[in-house]
Amino acid sequence: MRQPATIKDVALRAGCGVATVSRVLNNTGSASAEMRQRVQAAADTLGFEFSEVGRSLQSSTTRTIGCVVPSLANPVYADAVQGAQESFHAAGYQTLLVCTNYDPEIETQAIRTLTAKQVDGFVLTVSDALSSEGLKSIKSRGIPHCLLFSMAPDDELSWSVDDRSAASRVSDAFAEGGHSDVGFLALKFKSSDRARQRHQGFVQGCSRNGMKKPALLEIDEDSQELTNLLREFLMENPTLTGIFASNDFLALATIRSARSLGLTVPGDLSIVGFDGIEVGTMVEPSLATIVTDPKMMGSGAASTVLSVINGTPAPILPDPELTFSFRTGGSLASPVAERADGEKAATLSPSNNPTKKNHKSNGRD
Amino acid sequence: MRQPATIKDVALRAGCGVATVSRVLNNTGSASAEMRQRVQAAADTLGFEFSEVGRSLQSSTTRTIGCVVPSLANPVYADAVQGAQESFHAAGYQTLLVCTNYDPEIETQAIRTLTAKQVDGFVLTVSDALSSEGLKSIKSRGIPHCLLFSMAPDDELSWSVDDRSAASRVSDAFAEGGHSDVGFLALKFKSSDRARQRHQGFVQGCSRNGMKKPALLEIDEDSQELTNLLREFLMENPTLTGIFASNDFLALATIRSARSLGLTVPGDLSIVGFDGIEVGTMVEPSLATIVTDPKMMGSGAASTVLSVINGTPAPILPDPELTFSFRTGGSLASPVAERADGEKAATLSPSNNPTKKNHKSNGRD
DNA sequence: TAAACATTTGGAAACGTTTCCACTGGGAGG
DNA sequence: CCTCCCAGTGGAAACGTTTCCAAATGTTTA
Repeated sequence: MRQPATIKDVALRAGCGVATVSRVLNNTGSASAEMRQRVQAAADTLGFEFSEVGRSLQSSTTRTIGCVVPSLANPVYADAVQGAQESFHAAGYQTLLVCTNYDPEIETQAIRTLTAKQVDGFVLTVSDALSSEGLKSIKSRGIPHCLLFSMAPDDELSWSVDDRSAASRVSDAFAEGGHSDVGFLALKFKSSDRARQRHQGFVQGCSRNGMKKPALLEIDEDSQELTNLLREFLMENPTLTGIFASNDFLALATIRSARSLGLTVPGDLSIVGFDGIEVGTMVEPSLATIVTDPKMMGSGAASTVLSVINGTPAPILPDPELTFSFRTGGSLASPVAERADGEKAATLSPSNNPTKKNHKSNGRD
Repeated sequence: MRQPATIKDVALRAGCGVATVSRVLNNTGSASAEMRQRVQAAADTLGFEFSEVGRSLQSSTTRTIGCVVPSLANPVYADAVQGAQESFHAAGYQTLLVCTNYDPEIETQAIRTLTAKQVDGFVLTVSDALSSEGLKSIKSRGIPHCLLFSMAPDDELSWSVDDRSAASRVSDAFAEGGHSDVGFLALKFKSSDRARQRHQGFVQGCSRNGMKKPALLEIDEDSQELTNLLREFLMENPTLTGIFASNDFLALATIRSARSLGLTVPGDLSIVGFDGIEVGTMVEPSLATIVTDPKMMGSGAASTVLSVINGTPAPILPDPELTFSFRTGGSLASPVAERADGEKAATLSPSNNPTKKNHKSNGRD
């Protein structure tokens, strides 16, 4: 059983032509009962399975979909991939996965390779939908595809959270809580247009709510130094009462850093996250955040691709406004009036609280 | 550019035979400078790319690896897959991903499909390495493979955490903390031999440390009822001072449930988890746990498969004892002497603390 | 100068399928 | 009895590569 049996072997053993074997085993075309019987027997004893490679060559279809995401370390993508994979699997498609690590280079190269492998479609989160080389080539070749969590140009299908509206909603929450001076914390923008969208939406929302324009703290790819940076940020913006972090991990890390600076959450500082990962409900205080449904997004994108492939009507994309909801949590409360003794500022003096080495945060956008 | 160009088109345009095109574009065999030039030009203007399908058929190699895991919702697997995918990618292999949802049925079927697709190798986490149909068929066909997080029979390569030793190490930690009566909490065993291994190791360790045999709380696949179950469990085992949860999510959920029962952690109950997910360090109190390195496991398994494929010496599997370490955390402390007024038992009376509806926990093993 | 050899090139087979087509027989309709 | 049709069957082409082999050309060696 070294070399797998081919259709020829079966034909030989059943004493018939390959065409007959193909017809019998695929239940296509006609065959006598006796012939069916013989072919089945031969196939069984040889342990024959069709080679998908041979099939693909002949049918120029691979029943395989390319799935390109930045990383699985972020549960948002992990869940989305899982959702997409399940939908594809249910439709008889396999999923070829590539993680780009937020590297446009890898993204382009991966798409090229997957194209050469003749995937029947793509689900992808690109770093920049407008400039992506890979996306261009997919389009020019007319390969069915759907974006996921990527801002779509008008001519593109996409399942994504309405980051701007969601971020705007966060500003409402701060406003309702009585905050008027809050900040925005994100990892380097260039790596993801998601963070950019959230920032823009947040700035607009704050303006609409008559709040101060939010100060921006942009941190490094894998900054070990969140606590230090946060201290500086708070010293530069001493009147800040809340921070919107561009994802939940960052939010949790911020809470930890704030605490190690001697601040209480939400007493001294309110924190709001983004994504709605489950652990957010398990911590004390629970994390106020935007909750999304990445798995649904993934399977939605998958369905869309499948419908393009099959030429069936595409599932209606979800109303952008319904792609998220706000979850209240203990990490957001009304700001306490600043004490006259300037206790908060004192807490932040550099001599205080020698910085502990922090674990690197793994959330990225 | 509807139909992608084939090698024939290039040959036609360059005015030569297909063999020449193949030689030039693959840089194999000889060709005159002028011919090289012409072929390149033709290929460029046609936007030609080799079809991997044609290649695979001819070379009976696909440069594709099947990767089978239970779920990506569990960050342990997500990280492992990421690690494996990266290693494969670096070696020029693509990764075909399937999530089985812990369903042996799907597992078997997925392996069959991937085999038909002629993957060059497998990395897989099976539900039961001894009985897995899929694994048997992989072995009988002689396809290179490596297990991941699955207990390996002697003849199998596997990268996995030494669950027994790790669980035993947890019992040491409890013992050092002065606990002698602790429990074990896991999701249904049948879904995963990981949980079983941990249980066995924990029982042995407790015995070795002269502790009571740990009571077992086995909960449902997606129990919404953790708080209720925990209450009952604690009432049945009133002298319990600590719980070892078979994964970190479960541990965090347990902390939440304990709190909603009016218990303090670690004051009334110490909790230890398993996996070492990062959020464990962000919560208050931080989670005492076994920390593992899933990404390394994934890339290790990938390297092993690659070496089997290439016939190069396999990387040495890590010393089982080094596959994990214990991380101390605030959730584990010495038990306080039980108060005379039986305050804890009173807290647990059914009338108290109407059960809040819990989110379902998504960790599985 | 003839023979041996190296380089460049193209034809064709092979890889494993599906599918078109043509070839059998046999039964029904005239 | 002759046609016609139909079910059952196998041969062969096609899908896109790589690679073996032979042909053709040019170049050295004796």
